[in-house]
Amino acid sequence: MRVTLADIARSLGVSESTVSRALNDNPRVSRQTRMRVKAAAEEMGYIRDEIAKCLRVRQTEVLGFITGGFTSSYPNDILQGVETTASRMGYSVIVGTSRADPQVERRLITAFLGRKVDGIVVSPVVSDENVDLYNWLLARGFPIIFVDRHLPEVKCSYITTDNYKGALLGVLHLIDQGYRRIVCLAGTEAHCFEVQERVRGYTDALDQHGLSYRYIQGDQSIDECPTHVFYGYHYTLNLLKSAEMPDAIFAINDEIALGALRACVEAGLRVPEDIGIIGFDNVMLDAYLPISLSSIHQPKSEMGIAAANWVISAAKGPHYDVIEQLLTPTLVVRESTLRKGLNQSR
Amino acid sequence: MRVTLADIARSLGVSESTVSRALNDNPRVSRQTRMRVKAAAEEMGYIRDEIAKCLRVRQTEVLGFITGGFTSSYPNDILQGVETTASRMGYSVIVGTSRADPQVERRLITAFLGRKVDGIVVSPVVSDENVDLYNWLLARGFPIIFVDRHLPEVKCSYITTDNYKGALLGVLHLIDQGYRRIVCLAGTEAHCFEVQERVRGYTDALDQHGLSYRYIQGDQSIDECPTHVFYGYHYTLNLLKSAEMPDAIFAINDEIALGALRACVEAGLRVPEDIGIIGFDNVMLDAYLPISLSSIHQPKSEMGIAAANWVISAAKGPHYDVIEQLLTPTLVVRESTLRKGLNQSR
DNA sequence: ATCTGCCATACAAACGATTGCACAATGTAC
DNA sequence: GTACATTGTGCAATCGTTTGTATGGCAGAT
Repeated sequence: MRVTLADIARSLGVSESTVSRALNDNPRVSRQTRMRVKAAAEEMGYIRDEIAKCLRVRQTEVLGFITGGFTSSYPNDILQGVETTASRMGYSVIVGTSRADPQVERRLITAFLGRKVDGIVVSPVVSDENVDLYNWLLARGFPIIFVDRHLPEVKCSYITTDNYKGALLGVLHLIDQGYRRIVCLAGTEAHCFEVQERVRGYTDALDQHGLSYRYIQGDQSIDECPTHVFYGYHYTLNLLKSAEMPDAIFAINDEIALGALRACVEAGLRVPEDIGIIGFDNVMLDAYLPISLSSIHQPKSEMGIAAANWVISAAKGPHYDVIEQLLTPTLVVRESTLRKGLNQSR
Repeated sequence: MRVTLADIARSLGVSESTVSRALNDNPRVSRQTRMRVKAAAEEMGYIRDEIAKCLRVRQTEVLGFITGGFTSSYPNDILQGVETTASRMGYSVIVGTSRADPQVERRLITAFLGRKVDGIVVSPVVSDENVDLYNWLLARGFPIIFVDRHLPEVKCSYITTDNYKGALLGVLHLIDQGYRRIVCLAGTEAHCFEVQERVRGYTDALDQHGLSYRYIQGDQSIDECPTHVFYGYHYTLNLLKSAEMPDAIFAINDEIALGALRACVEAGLRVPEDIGIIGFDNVMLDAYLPISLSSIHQPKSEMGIAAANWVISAAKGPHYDVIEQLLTPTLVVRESTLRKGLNQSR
């Protein structure tokens, strides 16, 4: 059915090993037969069976990528970075979504191990349930790297943004714009280390100016809470009904910010005059919203690129170094927070 | 290093074949030894080597998924559908992005074939360059299915939305809302069959009411044109400067619609009073924009689910039927087109 | 006691590539 | 003419499973 080495060997009257060597440019076979073999392979439509190869050489040249889901833009930007670099290096990417469930995450990892991926890039579920699994992998020297967030209990390589700095930058900007009653809208993953870093940046910024905190984190009361954006919308509506009206919102990510923005508009507030809103991530759409959204830029595809590069070189070398890389966030000021002139906003 | 069948066999004093059969619940091995084997496997941390298995049984239980890129929300929703059903059926998904380049698409497909995927779900590049490749695959009975769009020259299974009907619905709605000078903003892929279907829906709707067309399609003049959203923004700005102002925009997808919306707002137009805008796809964010965006809903994840199901059953069975499935779009009316009361908008 | 059937298990051959080693052919130096 | 490199090629083992066929033991029927 499919063309194999044996087919080529037979049609040329040479041995399989010669064909194999020829196709791999092994200098032990003469330039002449190398040419002949390659021509025949091309003509017969030979495609190497990577499965068989892998069984022998124990390298699949496949990477695993695990994230919570593909419905929001942020993880996809990371995936894009992973896929393009992997592809450039001759690797393929096999994906899985954990849906924030540690059990699913564990299943995916073992499935990937069974498929013998050379390494895994994972945005881990925030839970201590798989800590032992991760440590087990690390103990065996299996290449694995966290992106976007990490688990402090696991001494694993990771690449994230400097979330503290980003939050500080954003909230100082709000203060600079004259906002004083600044609420922090954390999502449902408030126990995540990276979220806490952002909250720390938020509180530090307020402390520097003697302002008081107001921190709203998700509970599970909204049963059908399907998305971050709905979450931001819902909580902001409640917030605006409360006694002490905020004059600015620092949202833990852009989806929440979008929901918040929508809620404010619906409530008849003017943005940024009555209320300022800033998000986190700087997803592509922010710039094109009818009221463009200020945000903290995270280098998302760079994150994916760096992670893929690390995993691939870790998979190739006999040993690897654990890295803990913090990418630098930048403030992107747009309409949703700019109520003074741009010149003052620095 | 890694636990294999042989390790388990040795530790239990039975043969590899018995272990293999026991783990696969083969009734030819006694219930008792089956238990013993499973317990030992569990305890030793055995993970089956799917690579080796595949070499023998010629089924990887891996699906390939190819799309243009992961940067816009629409393909990711499809991927989400593919991944979840694949995962539920015990399959994994290996992904690739063609970046709208037929060469890259071809490379990805051959890479996937080399990895011996059981089938491929692809949103094809609009080009006749790979038609022969697709036909070659089909002639061999390889399971492959197009999603979102298809190539009329290739008699391959596909699942798309009824784009004609969707466009008709949307434009009739605009007319119903009193808009008369309706422009169609097609993207850069105007030669795509599915886009043409939408354009046909647009012209038919106008014909029904004796209105005249105005159809703007992308050229390559914007060198750095990076995204659909920028494209929509840019072309709408030009449009608004032109002699005959439109009073409504039918955008070929939601990203273009968002860019158009932004441009209108910047130009100081009121939406929907001065100008109406409707998109296509109904991505999640539409509902939460500061001016929420009317759109034609496409069942995106259903598309992925159906495609994955088809491919998997095609891969399992000895033969398969070619299907041509059109999902039903629905009109979702929101603020961006609603200038009469909702009751009249049906 | 022998034959038959059945059950549980073992043996061995695949699957398609890679690769260490052996070997044949050729050329070169003495 | 013999010994010895050198070069190109082939043989065969190997990776970890699955699976068709064979085998050994045991029970029941004759």
